Amino acid sequence: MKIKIDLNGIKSIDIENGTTALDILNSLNTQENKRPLAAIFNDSLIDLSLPIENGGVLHPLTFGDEEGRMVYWHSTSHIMAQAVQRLFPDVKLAIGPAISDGFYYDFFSEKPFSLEDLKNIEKEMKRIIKDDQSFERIDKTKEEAVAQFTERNEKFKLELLDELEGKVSLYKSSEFIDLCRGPHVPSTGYIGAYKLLSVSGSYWRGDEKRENLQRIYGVSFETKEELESYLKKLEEAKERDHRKIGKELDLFSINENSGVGLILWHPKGATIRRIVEDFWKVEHLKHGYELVITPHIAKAGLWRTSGHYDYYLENMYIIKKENEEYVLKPMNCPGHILIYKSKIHSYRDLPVRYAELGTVVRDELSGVLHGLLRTREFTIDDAHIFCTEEQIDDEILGVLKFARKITKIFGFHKLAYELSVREPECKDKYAGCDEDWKKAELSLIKALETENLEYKRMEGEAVFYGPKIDIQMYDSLGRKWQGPTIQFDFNLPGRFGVTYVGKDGNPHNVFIVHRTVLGSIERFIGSLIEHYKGDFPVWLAPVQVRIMTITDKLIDYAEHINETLKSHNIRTEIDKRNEKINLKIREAEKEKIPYMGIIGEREERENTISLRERHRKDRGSITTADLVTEIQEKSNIKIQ
RNA sequence: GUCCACGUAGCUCAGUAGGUAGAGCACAUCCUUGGUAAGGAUGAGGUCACCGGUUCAAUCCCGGUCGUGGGCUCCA
Repeated sequence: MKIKIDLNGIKSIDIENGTTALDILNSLNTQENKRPLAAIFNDSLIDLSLPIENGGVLHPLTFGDEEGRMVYWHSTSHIMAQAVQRLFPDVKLAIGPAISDGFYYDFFSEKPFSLEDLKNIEKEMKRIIKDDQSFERIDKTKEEAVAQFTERNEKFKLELLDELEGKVSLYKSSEFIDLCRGPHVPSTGYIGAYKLLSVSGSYWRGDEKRENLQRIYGVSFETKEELESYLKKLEEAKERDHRKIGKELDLFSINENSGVGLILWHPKGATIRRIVEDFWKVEHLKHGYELVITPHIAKAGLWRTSGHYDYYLENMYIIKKENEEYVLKPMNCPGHILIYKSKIHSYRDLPVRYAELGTVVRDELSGVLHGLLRTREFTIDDAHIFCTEEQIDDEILGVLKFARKITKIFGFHKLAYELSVREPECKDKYAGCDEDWKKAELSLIKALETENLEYKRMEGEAVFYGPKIDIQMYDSLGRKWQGPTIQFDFNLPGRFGVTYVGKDGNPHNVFIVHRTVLGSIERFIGSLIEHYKGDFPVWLAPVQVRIMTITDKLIDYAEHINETLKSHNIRTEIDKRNEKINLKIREAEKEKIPYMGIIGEREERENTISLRERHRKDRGSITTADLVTEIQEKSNIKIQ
């Protein structure tokens, strides 16, 4: 019997019923040099070995497809697990999924794996790949699978099975058998190049009360070249690490004497921060926000009203003073609400937009602290919008546009959007009424659609108090950073009784929208450091110009130039040491200073500066006035 | 908080199979006044993270504490 297969929506062919997906794809003999790894048939992921019955749409998956890569990595993780069990027969299997950049497998092992072990595991993997074992799918009933894993003494697999119903699938390659949904690449020989990257601890099911597991991370590619280029990218990321650059460029430090997770901003780091914050304030004032300031500590009662005292207690620093208890603020919202509530608002007053660079303190677990990215004290570029129901569409759209504008100015041109909504089944675990959630969600969608933005809908990812849009920024290495967030809050208005007086003279509930553009100033500057690799555009560079003398005789003239630049608000400094010009240039280059003004006898005579620009080398002579103009222009455009 | 690894000069890192340490850069002084990525000499700098234990002797071995890194968990 012949059946009809629609290939990838491109062409349609008739084939014998029961032909495998692999044979179908092979028979095509396409010019594309892309090897299929698995396929999607009528919307489900399948192995290429699956005989196709009945017609439908067949879509091959290659390493170029995200799903294809996931299959590839997942198969590699099986190979690794097989190698581990050959070398360490007592090791028990937990789980081994593909992740966004490779794969891992969690094992239960009495002894932790060493780097030496990883090398041996890699060697064993090589054998398995060379043997080109096929990945064989075996469908079993749950009972059969339980029997099988009982025999193999795989208690974690049994626990997983316990939660499954009906038929389950196992994958077998040679002696190795794993409980697995699949699909897999046809055989182990498909794996071209791989590397085990690190070993670390984890918990069974992420639960710290459960067994401690050993997790091995790895990655694989079809060719050695791709693997090498990936490893190079990892090296590159290491080179960009904001902690390394922060030290090299003398931007900030963390000192255990003052406390871990607390940032000491050195002059240059503080300068960058000041520029970011000044810019932030000016932009917010332009966009209809009012700047407010709220105290760093507040009485415990405020946090009881807000609910933080009950639900956020373990993250809060509490200060006890005589009979009064104070809390170091972990969030800015309650303060802003108190300002709003300090008077009665008419509908005519709305929307009210309060913005603050609000420094908050949260007792984060010591293990998560990470440079500027995870700290215990950080400054949120926070704002709360108080508005009526009719205003939410305009407000959300306004925030979205504003957030996009600001992130682009800082050089993040590629953004991704996520809409987090409620879990549809259990609506009762959320604050706020059904109607408000619907309105808010629609409003968020409308804004995204008005701006023609693609977004990913995240079912059940909303926090309990409201739906939100999260914006991710891609940096110059293509890595994602958490950027702006726009979030409805259906919890605090009720707790604090936040209202406005409507046309009818009665109080009405306000909508509160919590939003941040940069997230935290600390983290944002961390992302800027890595994005620019410390090589900041002129408007952000802590030092824009360094004036350097060729000989001691030129110090007076150099100082004059330096002062002139300073009087035009240019961030300049002078290197008048008794050193050769080559050394001074080398150091300025290493410090990534965008402009070097070299001062010799000729310049003094002609009243100019010899300008060297980073990345452009010697630009010849220029007058001070021209340099001032150039820097001011670059600072105003804020792009480079 | 937790698992594993690590902690030597301001920085980057050697080293000691247990006998109290070394380089480069940075810093200081002197020589050199040199035109677009490292001129030379001399010198100063360390309770080898901290606290205990074993030992005639510990920076090295053992235990604990603190910190750092990669994870887990959490999250801006």
